[in-house]
Amino acid sequence: MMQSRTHTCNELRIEDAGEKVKIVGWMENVREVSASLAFVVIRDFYGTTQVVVETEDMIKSVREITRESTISVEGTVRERASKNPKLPTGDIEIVPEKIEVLGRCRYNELPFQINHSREADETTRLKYRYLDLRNPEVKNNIILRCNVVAALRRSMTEHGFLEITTPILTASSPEGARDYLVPARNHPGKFYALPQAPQQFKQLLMTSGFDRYFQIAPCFRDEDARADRSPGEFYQLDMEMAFANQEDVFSVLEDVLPPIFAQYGKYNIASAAPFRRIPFSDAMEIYGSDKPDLRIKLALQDATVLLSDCGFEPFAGNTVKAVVVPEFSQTRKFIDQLCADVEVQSNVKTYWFRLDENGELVGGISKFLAEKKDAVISSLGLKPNSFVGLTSGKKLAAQKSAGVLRKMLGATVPGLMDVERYEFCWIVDFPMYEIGEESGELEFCHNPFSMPNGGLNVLNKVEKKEVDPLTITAYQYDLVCNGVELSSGAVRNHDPEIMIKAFELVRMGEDDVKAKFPAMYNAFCYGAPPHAGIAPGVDRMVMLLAGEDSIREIIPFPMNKTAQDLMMGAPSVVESKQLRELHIALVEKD
RNA sequence: GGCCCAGUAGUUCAGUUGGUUAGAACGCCAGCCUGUCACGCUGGAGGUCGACGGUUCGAGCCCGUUCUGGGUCGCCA
Repeated sequence: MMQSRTHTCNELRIEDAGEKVKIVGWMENVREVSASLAFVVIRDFYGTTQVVVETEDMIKSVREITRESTISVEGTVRERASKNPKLPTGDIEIVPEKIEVLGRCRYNELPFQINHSREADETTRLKYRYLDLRNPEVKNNIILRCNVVAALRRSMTEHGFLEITTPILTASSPEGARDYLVPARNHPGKFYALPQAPQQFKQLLMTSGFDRYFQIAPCFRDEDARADRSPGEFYQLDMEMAFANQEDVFSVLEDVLPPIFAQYGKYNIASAAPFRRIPFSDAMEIYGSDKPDLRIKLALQDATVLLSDCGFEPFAGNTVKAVVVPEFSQTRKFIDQLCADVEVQSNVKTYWFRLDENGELVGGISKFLAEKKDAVISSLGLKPNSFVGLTSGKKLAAQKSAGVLRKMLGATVPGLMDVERYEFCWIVDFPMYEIGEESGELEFCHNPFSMPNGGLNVLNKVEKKEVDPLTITAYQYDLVCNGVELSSGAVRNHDPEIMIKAFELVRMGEDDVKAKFPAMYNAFCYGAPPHAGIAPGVDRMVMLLAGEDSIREIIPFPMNKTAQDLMMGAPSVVESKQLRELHIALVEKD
């Protein structure tokens, strides 16, 4: 008896002519050329191979087989009379002695054509994801993901990191995103939570003496989805280093990531280490974003002094930011659409004017600038045919909306962006505190466990009113690539005293720290190493490498926007017996 | 929760100012075709125009409500 197969569908070459072989796979297509000549294309994970059928009887039996059934073909390899140079197996075909159906496809019509599944409605694709994944284009993204994850593991291990798994059932954490809760059968009224990140566990590992930790960690957050953010669950390359500072963390990722981007990326140009470090305040001032796309060759200019008193009402008393595009040749219709799109995304109105080819200020708000013409031209560095987009408002709103304008110009005006490359940067020196929009009081800006720049000393000075808390920065950093926030990290606050002081500034104290993060607080009281870490998002990284715009393209079994698995039917109702065991009673929604 | 876009054949889409029996491509079925490879040719089947209500002599098209999906803002320490 023969093996289940002797070759894959991407293995046979001209040298194999004459061999007796057996191949297996899905019957992708049948091309009937005449009553006594037909070609069958068989596809497996590795590729496709052509089978030539030359007898009327066998053609009849092939006709009975529905497409996408799995079949086995035993026969002899033969050189093709007409070769196909586009296929690796295009020089040969198999002359079958026996074709056997292994798994019959019960349907003549599929929900979509396999090789065109990417064009199908996404709901249908997700419901029939197992068919969607038969499409090599779809499957290749999953293979890419496997390769990237394997490369990350290899590289992290080579850098001396240990992969340690941390619990999936753990305690709810009081801050951050909404938790996924799991009822505890043995503890009525109590719940586990799925981890939003292994944050506390990895810091505890540092306290335990593990010097370098990493994990391809599943993280769970019950928040709404975006194109680049899957609902529910996602993976991070979570890492932490003991006795390490910000630069130590940077140098590891600057070592690990570029070779992986070079090898697996769609674009083969990636910024070399060291990546640019851009302080948060500069990023907001120059790019209007804390995740700037450095491929766009535009920078914001501050036009507050120049324009706030020009007589144009919306500018009065506000910050004004300008984006100048030289050699601008787009139409008025384009400009109107651009301004409308920016307003939709940022909720801030966008204004504009141009310097025409004769050196006159024209269009948009130009009539308000007539008196200042020379100052406007020299201050903004305008040349004939320059376009100037403007936003105004409170400083942050003006910056952010100008950032949206910059991004949109880069994406839509030809020549402003070198798309086919990976541009990394570190955003550093995030503010430690901010004034909360709702509370109007001082709050943590990001992670309360980041080490403030200046340590205990600077926090004490806030108490003595010598330092404005809003000017304190944290050792907190983001890794950004092509406008995508790949990861967030920090040098952690490992000193209980500084921790309590940091919390006191936001009207909390020792009791709050102990109550909210008991394990970490207690552990740090037994001698903790200074430590730092980061957690790049695996899904987003693969998305960038694959050049995909939707995160669902690089996840094997993605959920839809509303966190449903349409294939498995999750979430689903459960039996009342299960609920009783878990001490759960359902209530009517009011 | 707010805003924007979409929903017409199995799939992707077109459908003019509201006017005869709602079209095309691919797929499916039948027939023809001796070297196809996105095979080709001929014919055929296939529709609750997301749902409900309204305007009108007449609605795929206009109005209202609603459902579903996607994008986005909020949210994501």
